[in-house]
Amino acid sequence: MTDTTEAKTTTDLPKAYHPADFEAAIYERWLAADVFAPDGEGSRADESLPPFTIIQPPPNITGSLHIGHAQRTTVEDLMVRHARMLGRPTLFLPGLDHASIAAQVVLDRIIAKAGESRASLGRERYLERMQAFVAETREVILGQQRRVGGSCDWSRLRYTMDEGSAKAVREAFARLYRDGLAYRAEGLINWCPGCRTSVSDLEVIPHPETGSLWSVRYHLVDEATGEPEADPDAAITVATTRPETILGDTAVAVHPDDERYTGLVGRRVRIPFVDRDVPVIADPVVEREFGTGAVKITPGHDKDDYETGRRHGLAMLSIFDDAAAIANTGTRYDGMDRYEARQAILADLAARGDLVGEKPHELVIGRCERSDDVIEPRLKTQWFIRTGPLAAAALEATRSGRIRILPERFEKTWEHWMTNIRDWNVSRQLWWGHRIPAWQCPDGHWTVSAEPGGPSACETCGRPAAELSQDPDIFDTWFSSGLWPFSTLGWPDDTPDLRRYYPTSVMETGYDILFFWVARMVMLGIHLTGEIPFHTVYLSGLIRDPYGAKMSKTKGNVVDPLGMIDETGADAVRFALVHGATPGIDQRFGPAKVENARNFANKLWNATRFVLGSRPASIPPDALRRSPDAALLGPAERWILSRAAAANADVDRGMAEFQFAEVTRALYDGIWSEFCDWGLELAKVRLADASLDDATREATWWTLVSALDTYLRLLHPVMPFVTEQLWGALPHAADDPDLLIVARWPAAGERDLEAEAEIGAFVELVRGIRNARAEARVDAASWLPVRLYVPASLETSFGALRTAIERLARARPLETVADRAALAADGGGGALAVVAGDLEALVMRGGSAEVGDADRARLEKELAEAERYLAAARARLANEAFTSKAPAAVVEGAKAREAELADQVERLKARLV
RNA sequence: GGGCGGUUAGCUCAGUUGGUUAGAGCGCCUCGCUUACACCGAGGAAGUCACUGGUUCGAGUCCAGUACCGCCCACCA
Repeated sequence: MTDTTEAKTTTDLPKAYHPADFEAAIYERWLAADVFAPDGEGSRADESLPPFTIIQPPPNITGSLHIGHAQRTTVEDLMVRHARMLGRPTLFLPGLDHASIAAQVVLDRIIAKAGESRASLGRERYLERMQAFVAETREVILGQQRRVGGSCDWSRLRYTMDEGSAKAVREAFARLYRDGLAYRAEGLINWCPGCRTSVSDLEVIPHPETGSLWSVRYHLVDEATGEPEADPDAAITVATTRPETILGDTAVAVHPDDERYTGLVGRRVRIPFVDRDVPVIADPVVEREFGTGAVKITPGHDKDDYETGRRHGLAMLSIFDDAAAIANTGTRYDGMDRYEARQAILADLAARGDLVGEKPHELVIGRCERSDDVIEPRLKTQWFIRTGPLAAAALEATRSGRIRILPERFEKTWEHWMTNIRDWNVSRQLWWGHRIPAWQCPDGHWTVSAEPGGPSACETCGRPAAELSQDPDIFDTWFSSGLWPFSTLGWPDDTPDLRRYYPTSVMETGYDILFFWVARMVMLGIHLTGEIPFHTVYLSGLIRDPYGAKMSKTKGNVVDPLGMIDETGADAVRFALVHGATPGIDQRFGPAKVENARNFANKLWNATRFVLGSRPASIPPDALRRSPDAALLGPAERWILSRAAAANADVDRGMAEFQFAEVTRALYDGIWSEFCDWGLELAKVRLADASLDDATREATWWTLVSALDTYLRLLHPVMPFVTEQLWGALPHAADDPDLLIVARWPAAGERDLEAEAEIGAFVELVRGIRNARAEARVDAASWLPVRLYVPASLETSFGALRTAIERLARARPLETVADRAALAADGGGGALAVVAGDLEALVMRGGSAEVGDADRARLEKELAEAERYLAAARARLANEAFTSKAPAAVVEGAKAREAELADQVERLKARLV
């Protein structure tokens, strides 16, 4: 019997799935074949199709990547691979971000260990150290991207500090300046005393903390003498959380309708220590119920006071230096740190008897995102980007639907932020970054120039270049990032890449940088290029640790993707990251999910090994893949192909809707629960059936190959390595390329609903029999005789499946009976009754004289359940409102359901007699 | 102070436009080394879909409100 069914027993595949053995080699093959670049030799792109472009969000070159980056890369890469398989010219452009402030914070820490500092090294040597540092991290990061499997076009790798970016930055700023959208002005900016630079509003992180609210008495000035009133009680008491800013006070404000103070508005009070007389003003921002109802105004060091000061034309004083120590007040506090000064001032106020009270107070303190220092609002002359017109255009883009944000709910936060946006301070007093291309002449005129060498003369007074000096400041790192989608394609030059790949297709990133980055790209992109930078913004959720905590290096809960990849393979990590992810919603991530994904890859590996090993000897090993002969297919084969088509359709839908978790779910279930659990098990019997002719067995085998081929193609975007490896061992069709990565995406075939219904019925039968046996404690290995009633509608397919059913249900001999009555008549004894849809069976246990208690309990449970559902179905149908109002199809379905349940109840009752 | 998200099995999460009996992975229980796979196979237990009310023939799904958790934005010093 083995002559005709002799199968190839060895395959090219090792027995065990060891991703570490082949992943690196696969990546090398892709590189060698030049398939990543859209214009690469092996790309097989169909130039008539629209290009698909993803410009990768450039990771910071501050160190190594974490699992969140791996998720980013995976999601981008799966979209890219899908598009590539569709034949679209596909560009996945990788890059790196110089991360100005973040990089400086990291480098500062590193050099501090060697006893060095920014100041000790000086600008030039510091920047040399930085170059050396990023040269190292750059290689680490790029290596990680490859391990994850990113199919990036490495020939187009870009860096936000490369010459192309530098040119784009200069040009962008010059144009914004020319268009009146960049201006230099004094404003209240956020100063980080640790980083010694200004930072944007977004980089200030509010921290709720418990502080104190002090009450301080300011004495009224006697306008006649110009000295404080003799009566020490002739005073106004203000409430403050920051006594040290008293030195910068230029007014006291009360609410205009506050009767307690109406008589004092217009009077002056003397500020302690600096002996400055300032007015009492009325302004509705003051909350009468808060504190004493009177508030000291420090326009130079408080955001609210700054606005108040502008409304009232108050003087604005700066009392801190770069380190946030008191300076230029002419008091003994000069040189003291702000908190030291606070204590000294409080003590001195108390000594004077002007410290009236102190109580604990909950307040929100802004801290630096990078260094955690308390941010000091401070007056400084800086460059700003006028965001009003830019934001208006950005809003138009999302409102009109030209740019789509996913998940959609983020459009609301986008709206809110864009409509309340403030001008963007882009000056940074840092060293690592793009120098602002602005020059000042000795007369104070500014000239902005996009020329690499700077302007030739002051554009206002014509002084020569030699007399001009460049602004020492650099740009906010997000300024160069904001140009990323087009600076990477060659802008400001009119390059072929820019024309072909811009606007880009999808911008995938974390929702946490929607404002930092996405907003700026949209605003700058529309203004500078006249086009939107991308059509779709896809916002991923953040990866958290298994306990829901945000991963951070300081917490030590950062997952290193390489460690995980070493253990389970890149495919498993990728699959796990995609499988558990819902767009815009954070995901907890731990080893359990990766192990599950690894098991799935292992399953696929072994299924493929089985298929390869079961090739009928009549098919030569090097045969080209061909479709199975439809005329020779049995119900199982038709079912296998139909289910692959169903998975194909599900995957297509998931891809189209950016529901990538749905894609993995469809493939996991399709491959494991359907193809492996039933498809292969049913096929085994036919493949081994010596009574069948070669052509029939070949058709079965080609069915398996065909379905597997489809599944591997569909799975490739998520699990590129193992699918490439397995696909390489499968027979290829004549027009297939060597590599799966550039093979064509499958077109979902027709479903065969008849076959699906037939196999569904027999699957239910097998499950019923297995369940009955297990509940009755039948030895799992034993074969028991089964009598089966098959309705006429299933007779044909039963003929084809008989042997498989025997095997799967361990039913031997399997004997059919003419009608149900015959089955009933044979009942009794120790037989186990099974009612499965229209099929009904009796498992003969032999020997036992009565139905066992366990078996009786099983049937009773089934009956009770069926009766419950039947009652519910009848109740629904008895409801006149339901039958008259529900759609006809739903009512029909309910009627059919009722009939089915009624029949089932009848038959179960018969079994229990 | 606004806005958003979450609340579904012991744990982590799906659940598309409201429509038969709410699913998966992990974990748990019982069997099984049946010639692809023990990283496996077969069977099983387990959920008042946070709570209250409403709309509807019908609600995990829509509406209103409540509670708790989390996030974003915000000029009560």
